[in-house]
Amino acid sequence: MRPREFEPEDVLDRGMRVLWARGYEATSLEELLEAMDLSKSSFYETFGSKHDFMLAALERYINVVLGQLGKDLHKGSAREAIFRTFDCMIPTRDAPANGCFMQNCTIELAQHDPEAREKVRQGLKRLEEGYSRAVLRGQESGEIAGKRDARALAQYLVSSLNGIVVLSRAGFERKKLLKIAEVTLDALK
Amino acid sequence: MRPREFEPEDVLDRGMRVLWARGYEATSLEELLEAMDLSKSSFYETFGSKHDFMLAALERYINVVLGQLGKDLHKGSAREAIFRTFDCMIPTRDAPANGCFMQNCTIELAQHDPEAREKVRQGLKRLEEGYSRAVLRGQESGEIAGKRDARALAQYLVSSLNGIVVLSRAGFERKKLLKIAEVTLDALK
DNA sequence: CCAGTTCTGGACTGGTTAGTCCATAACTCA
DNA sequence: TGAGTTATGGACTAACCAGTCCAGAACTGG
Repeated sequence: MRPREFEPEDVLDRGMRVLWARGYEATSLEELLEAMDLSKSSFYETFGSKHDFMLAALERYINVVLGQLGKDLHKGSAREAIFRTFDCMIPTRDAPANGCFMQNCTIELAQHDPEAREKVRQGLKRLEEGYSRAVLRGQESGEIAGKRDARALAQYLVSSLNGIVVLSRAGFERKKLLKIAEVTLDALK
Repeated sequence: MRPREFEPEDVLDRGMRVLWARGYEATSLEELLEAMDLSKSSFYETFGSKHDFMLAALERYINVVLGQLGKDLHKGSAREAIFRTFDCMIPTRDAPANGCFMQNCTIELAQHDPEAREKVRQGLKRLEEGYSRAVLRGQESGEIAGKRDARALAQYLVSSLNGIVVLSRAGFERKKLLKIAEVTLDALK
């Protein structure tokens, strides 16, 4: 058996970044293949179709990027950890504003693509659970007001993060976005 | 001179709704023409190109939809007025979740389309100014804590609104979104 | 009713799209 | 080394894309 000349995860990552930056519909297969350095045959053999590739990329994004975000939520003080999740989605001079791939998929696809919608919902649920645990941790330590529903606060945080990410795509400056994150976090106590 | 057989604003509205629901890239000219009940010639004669049409639709959305939002911000108590702007972007059973056309354009186009980005920035600025005035009004009446920067709070509200709209596109229930709006508003005082 | 103007439907184009298919190169294992 | 298997490159297709163009219909003003 002849071995593959590429790493599936590697090409998936590279293709994901293109969809992330340019959007699903706006990205042609040709652009995708060039970025992935892959032949058409290998692409279809490995991923099935452009649509299936997008779903695979979305799943990987949720597992890798949001998975990391979830892990980071357990380190240090709860408030600081939550702030860090906001901070890392806010672009810096070196890392330009790509926003959040899952959010892009939500806007572009979730409404008329049931499979994409389902993945997005799973991703949001996972994000919410991460925040929920962090909020509970903060309530135990007294950093966050204990009388409020942790679930509601977690959903508020998911929503707020999405808002900031939208504005980052619109070109808002880092400083303004950090200020918004501060106001958002202030609401917890 | 033979008169037009359509109202430019009317067909603009109808076409906008299609772009709003399905996205710019995903909508073919054919779909657009069918929804607008217009011939290709009339479309190109009136709007120039698909891209120019999108810009016109975006401008109209900002003027009409966001303009109305801005007006509503001046009625009644400041907090209630702000809450109403959130409420009216949250889908009901009768009005399904189309989100915000300007947000869709932000995600899909702002990054690589300078003209769309410019319009989006103008729209966001206008929204921010509306909220800023409402916040100042609320601070004068004591509904909103007076010590905080009205501009920062206004940007926080713009961001929060966008977050809620993203989640509405993901299919979040009205009840949950209203709860998030409440938590958001609580942060003002 | 007619001249002049403008709107409209539809044919047409050149380019691009996602996706298929196959001959052949490349590799493994015995 | 050679048989067997799999990956690969690239030609190919049919559909669709935005956009152009023009002949003729439809209307106005005189």
